Amino acid sequence: MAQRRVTLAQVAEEAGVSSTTASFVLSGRTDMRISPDAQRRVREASDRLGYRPNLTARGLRTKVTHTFGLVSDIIASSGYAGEIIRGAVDEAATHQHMLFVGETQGDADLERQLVQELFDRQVDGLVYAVLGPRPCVPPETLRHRPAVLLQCIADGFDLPKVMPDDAQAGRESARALMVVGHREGVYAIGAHHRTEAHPAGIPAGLARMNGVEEVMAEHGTRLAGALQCTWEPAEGFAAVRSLLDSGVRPRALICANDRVAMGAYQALQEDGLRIPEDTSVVSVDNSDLATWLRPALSSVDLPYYEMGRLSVRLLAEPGDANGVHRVPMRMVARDSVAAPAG
Amino acid sequence: MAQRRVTLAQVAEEAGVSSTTASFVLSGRTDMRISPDAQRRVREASDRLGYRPNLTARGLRTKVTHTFGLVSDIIASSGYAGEIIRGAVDEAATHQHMLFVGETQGDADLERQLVQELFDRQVDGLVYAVLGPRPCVPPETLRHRPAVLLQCIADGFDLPKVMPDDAQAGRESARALMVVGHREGVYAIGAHHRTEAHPAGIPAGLARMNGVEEVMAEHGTRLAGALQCTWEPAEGFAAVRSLLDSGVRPRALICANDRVAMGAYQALQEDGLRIPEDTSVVSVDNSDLATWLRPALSSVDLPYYEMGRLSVRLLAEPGDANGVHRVPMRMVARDSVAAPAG
DNA sequence: GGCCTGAGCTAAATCGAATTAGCCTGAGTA
DNA sequence: TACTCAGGCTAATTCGATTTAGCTCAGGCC
Repeated sequence: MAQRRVTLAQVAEEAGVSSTTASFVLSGRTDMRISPDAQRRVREASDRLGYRPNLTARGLRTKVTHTFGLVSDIIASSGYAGEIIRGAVDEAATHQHMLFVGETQGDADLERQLVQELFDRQVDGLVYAVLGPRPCVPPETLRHRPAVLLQCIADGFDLPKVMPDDAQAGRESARALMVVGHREGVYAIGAHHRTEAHPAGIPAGLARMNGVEEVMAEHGTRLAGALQCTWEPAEGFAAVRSLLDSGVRPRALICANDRVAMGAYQALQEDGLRIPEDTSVVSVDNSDLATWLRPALSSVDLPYYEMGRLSVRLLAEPGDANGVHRVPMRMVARDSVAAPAG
Repeated sequence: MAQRRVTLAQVAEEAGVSSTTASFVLSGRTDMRISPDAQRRVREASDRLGYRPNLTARGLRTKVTHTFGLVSDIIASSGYAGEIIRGAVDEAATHQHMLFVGETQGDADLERQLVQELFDRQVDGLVYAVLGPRPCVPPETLRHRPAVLLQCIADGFDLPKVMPDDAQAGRESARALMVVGHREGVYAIGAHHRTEAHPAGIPAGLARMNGVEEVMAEHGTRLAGALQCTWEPAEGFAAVRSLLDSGVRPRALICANDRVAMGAYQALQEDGLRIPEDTSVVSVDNSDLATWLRPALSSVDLPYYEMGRLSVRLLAEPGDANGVHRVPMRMVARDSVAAPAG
């Protein structure tokens, strides 16, 4: 199958020098004096034979493998969070690294094992990521190794942490409505995500609602109501449905994400309410869905790609990066917001 | 930072044996006779010291790294195709392998380089994947190495190839309509994807339409029309819009994918047509979108996860696997299909 | 002539495992 | 007694690079 690989020793022989010399020439080290003639011979031999260094051997000797790992619970599987992987892969590539990807589906044992495995493979660093911002307990191994936590709230760990700036997302959502004049009849759909599974709400929900309330207070007003539900289309639909059924005609909806907004659209359109003339809608995610809806949905960008990138950058250029790095979340304005009628 | 790793030699010393003996015990080889007592001592020493083998060193010696690579153009970034990665990662894990993931955004040079890099890292095999089924030219290196092509139509390459069974998808779509009695007014939306960029259509479109026509012919009927457009919501909307504007009231739509179906929903609902009472809709993708739409969309499953899995399985268990492996595409029935009224 | 210096290069060690080729001991056998 | 043999183990090599330590030779200087 695979024809025998050419080794450095063969290149050296072909060039008529020692493998030491060949190594110095090919790794471009200038602190050793090699004659131009020898350099040329080595390079020519290398090209002629099609030499490629065995990175496994190099890694063994240098203890640097030019390799990072990304361990997550359910990133790849979850729609656009795959962008995290793409960001991480891209940034790794710019640093001449390859990326190992592992997923655990939340299984803690598997997780510990995976992290261990990656370090057994001598990765130079490891990103430990979870799908959404939430408290979690990374394997202890990470304490003593180069690692970055992504969306993972873990107080005891003195590592760089990358988080989306959810409070800003809330502020941007509210601000988009405030600037066009909305003050009354503004409802949050999904809100803190206070559900059976999360009676106190989820971190992203809490932070965003803080941001919303802060900006509305600045404008001398407040939410007309906050409907709690999971952040899926059917529940968004049901929440808005109940609002409409109780006789409320909301002037604006701040939806927890694009999926909730999709449900909201369905309910509003079912009752013949026009977006944005009758009801403005803003949301968070800036997923493709936002562009697919009619009218296109104004939505705060959830910077998965950027978070993946930043995480790997913090591995590649460590510096003094411990602590929380918040990645900005900006409103992407489309066609679902208008000034309140009347 | 990282405390010094324990080596096999240290375990051996702690156990009072040679590293050869330790190696035999820990790798569980039985062809060498080691006394039960020595075995116990080695194991205890290993546990006590927390020994973990250096897989880089092992890989150098054995030339087997327990590592696969996945190179693609734009998998991770593209919504649910990320499932390919998850399937590949999962299957790799069941074979005790880790997966390198690389993306090239379609840049051929980068691609060649990436493939080369992966083999420099001594991967045991490589999946070369593209987003949708299409003709493509893998790097030559793949000819002489363990590799699998995923959705990649490349005649000259004598490798295992994994493809979705698009013809079956077409058959399943049509069949879902035929069995409830549709014969007239059935339109394909998106169809072959004959657009400026692809005047002859795209492979998936051609195969699916063949399947559709085959089944309809079996039932003594044919499509009332096939509207060509790219497979995005806005174009699906426009296509159905034009149909409606020309006075046609379609009884059933066979949509190229869930996004097109979403556009179709929008157009139908805009005109007050009820799904499925007035118009049935079927589609392909079985993405989350299908469950989010109201009514939930009957859609043929696009088995990304399974394709990722199978690709890696073909690397892990080579056998005589060259040639095309078609992964089944099955209808997932939901609420968007009903018998034609009247 | 002897000594020093630096340019140019190489031998050998090293990384941490797996593996090959034996070595030693005591029991069994002729 | 001498010789085999098997059980139990180890020394040394190997994988393919990097890196340390040091060698050789020519030229310059006193």
